[in-house]
Parts: sequence; C-alpha cells; structure tokens
Amino acid sequence: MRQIENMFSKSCEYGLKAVIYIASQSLEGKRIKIDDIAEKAGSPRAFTAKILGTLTKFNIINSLKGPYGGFDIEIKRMKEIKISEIVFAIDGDSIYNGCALGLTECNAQEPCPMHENFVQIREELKKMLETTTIFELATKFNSGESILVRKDRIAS
Amino acid sequence: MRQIENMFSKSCEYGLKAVIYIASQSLEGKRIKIDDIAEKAGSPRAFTAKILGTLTKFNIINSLKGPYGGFDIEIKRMKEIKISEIVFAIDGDSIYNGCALGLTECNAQEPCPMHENFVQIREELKKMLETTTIFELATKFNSGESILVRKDRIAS
DNA sequence: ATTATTTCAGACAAATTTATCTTAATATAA
DNA sequence: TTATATTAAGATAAATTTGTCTGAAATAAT
Ligand code: SF4
Ligand code: SF4
Repeated sequence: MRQIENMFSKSCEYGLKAVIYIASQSLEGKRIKIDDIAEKAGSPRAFTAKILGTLTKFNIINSLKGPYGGFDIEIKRMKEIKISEIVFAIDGDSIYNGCALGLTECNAQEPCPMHENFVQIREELKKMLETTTIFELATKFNSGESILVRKDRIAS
Repeated sequence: MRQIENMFSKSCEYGLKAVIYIASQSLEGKRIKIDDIAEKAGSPRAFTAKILGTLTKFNIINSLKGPYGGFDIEIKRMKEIKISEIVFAIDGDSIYNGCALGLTECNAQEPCPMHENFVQIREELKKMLETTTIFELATKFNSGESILVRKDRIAS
C-alpha cells in the first residue's frame, strides 16, 4: 500500500530536483541538457523531460532547442519563484482545498472529524511551500550543504 | 497528475473513516456490518472490507462472523489507539524515514535541499497522528460536530 | 542549405493503486 | 444439524501513475 512519505508525487519530486539542479547550474552561468539533469538528479530521463516541458510552459524555466540548447533559469527569476509554483504547475492547486479524509472538498462549516488537526498542518505546509524559493534551495545545493542523489544510487 | 491533497492513500482514508464510524457506533453499544460502514462512510464496500481485514489483524478493531456479526471496538481501546497506528497498519512506517525529494532515505547528515523545511512539517504531522485518538474523532462525529460524507455524495 | 544537436509531443508500456467479484470459512439461531 | 448471515481471502479487473520510445520541430554551426 501507498506510503505517506510521498508528500509529493514522483512527478513533483523529479520536477523539484530538476529545477534545483538547473538553477544551481544557472547560478554558475551554465545552460544544462536533459541528459545531464536526469543523471545528476537521479531521475528517469524521458519522464523528467516531460515534466520539464510542463514547467517550461508555466514559465518557470527556459528551454532552448538545438546545439548549445538545454534548460536554464534567470537568477532574478529563481529568487522570485516559490516552490509552491512548481507544485502547482505539476500537481495542481488541490493543496488549497483537499480533505484529509477524501471528502469532496474542505469546508470548515461542515468539517470532517480530522479537520482541526489536519488544517493546522496543511497551513504550515502551504506556508513553507510559499516562502521557500528556488534560489534558496539551489544555493544550498551549490554550496555542498545538500545533495540530490544518495551515493548508493549513483553507484548503480 | 497526482494531487498533494492526498496526504493519505485511499486505503488509509477508507480505513480511518471506517474506524471512526465503527467507534462512533461502539460508543452507542452497537456492532456494525460492513455494508452499513461502506454506506455511512461513503466508501466502496469490497475495498473497505479488505482494509478492515488488515485492521482486524492489527487488533485495532474486532470482527465477528455470522448473524449479529460485524465490527466493533472497545471504548477502552479507542481511547488508547492513536491514528498513527491505523496509518501504520495500512501504509507502513515510512512516515518516519521518507524524503520529500524521494531520496532513498532521510539523513540529516547528508540532507536533500528541502530537508530543513520538510522535517519541521513532518514532525508536526507525526505529532498530530501520535496524539489524536480514535475516541476523540468518534466523539466529535457522534456529537454531530463533524461528518464523514458530504451531502452531494450521499445523494448519488 | 545541410547537418548535428537538442527539446517537444504524443503514442505506447509497465507498475502500482484502487476496486470488484466469487468462493470459502465461521458464527448464530432455530 | 441445518439454514442463514456475515466476514475472510484470493483472483481478477479497472484506473491512475510512472516510465519509455519514436519521430517531429527548432536551433546553431558550418
Ligand atoms: S479535515 Fe474536514 S474540513 Fe478539512 S479537508 Fe478534511 S473534511 Fe474538509
Ligand atoms: S528532506 Fe533531506 S533529509 Fe529529509 S527526507 Fe528529504 S533528503 Fe532526507
């Protein structure tokens, strides 16, 4: 059965990791190709490519076809964009109305038994997503403070 | 693409709603049948039955076959059991080691870029799950303070 | 213009989750 | 002990998510 750990869908995980890596390279002035992204983020290439297509449509990243092409993101932009926008582009806005117990919608007037407990955490999650920028994450990655793939996976 | 709203899997949602309903009926001294549970919790009958099988094995609820059979839970037990135990029985213990970005495990020594932001929320979620009892939720439901199915769904 | 390189788009396939169905096992009452 | 009511278990099916593949479109260099 499914794991609660999966706060994000795989699509979202891959999208976030890819954007973090693209941004980290853009910080160093490099445009980066999908093959490199897939490798460095430890994500399936074709699937990641599809997700990057979506993110390009949402103007979260830039893409350029052809030789010397690839993906990048302006430093100004990575400071503006919150990770909530990436989650929104990939998984939609359901975080704003989803119900812990799967009721058709969240409604405080007629709440499910878990409402009070749940809403509190959902608000904190929203706040986190809406205040964390790509720049922040990319900087952390670039400085070596954090990683995108565990060694045991790189090895394979 | 998948929705982040789904904090819990469908299995877990159905399990939680079913247990809340069983408990609410046990509070009134009634043992309750699967058909009634499925209807009152707005969940698919056969699927719910399977989940209740799991919860019975984990001794979260009691089941009795035959006429006058069904499911129930002792009041003492519903005061003891935290919803984390239901989540654990159905979705496993991954909440304790899952990574927001899908790394093979969570490791603060070698964190992913979202670690700090994520861990904070995960801890609050854990705390919520580990302090909320079935009794608390069932009481809230019994008193009419909360619901398990939205009207627009009952209608169908 | 031609060629090489790259993303883009859509069809396809595999894996997982969700859901149903059918039969067996068990308990109760008469 | 028989008939009935119920859960248990396992096979199967549908839906969704995840993943791959192939060819088209765009870009740059020569
Ligand atoms: S907890 Fe209640 S109000 Fe909140 S989403 Fe669930 S049903 Fe809606
Ligand atoms: S946020 Fe970092 S430490 Fe936490 S689970 Fe993800 S990779 Fe592991």
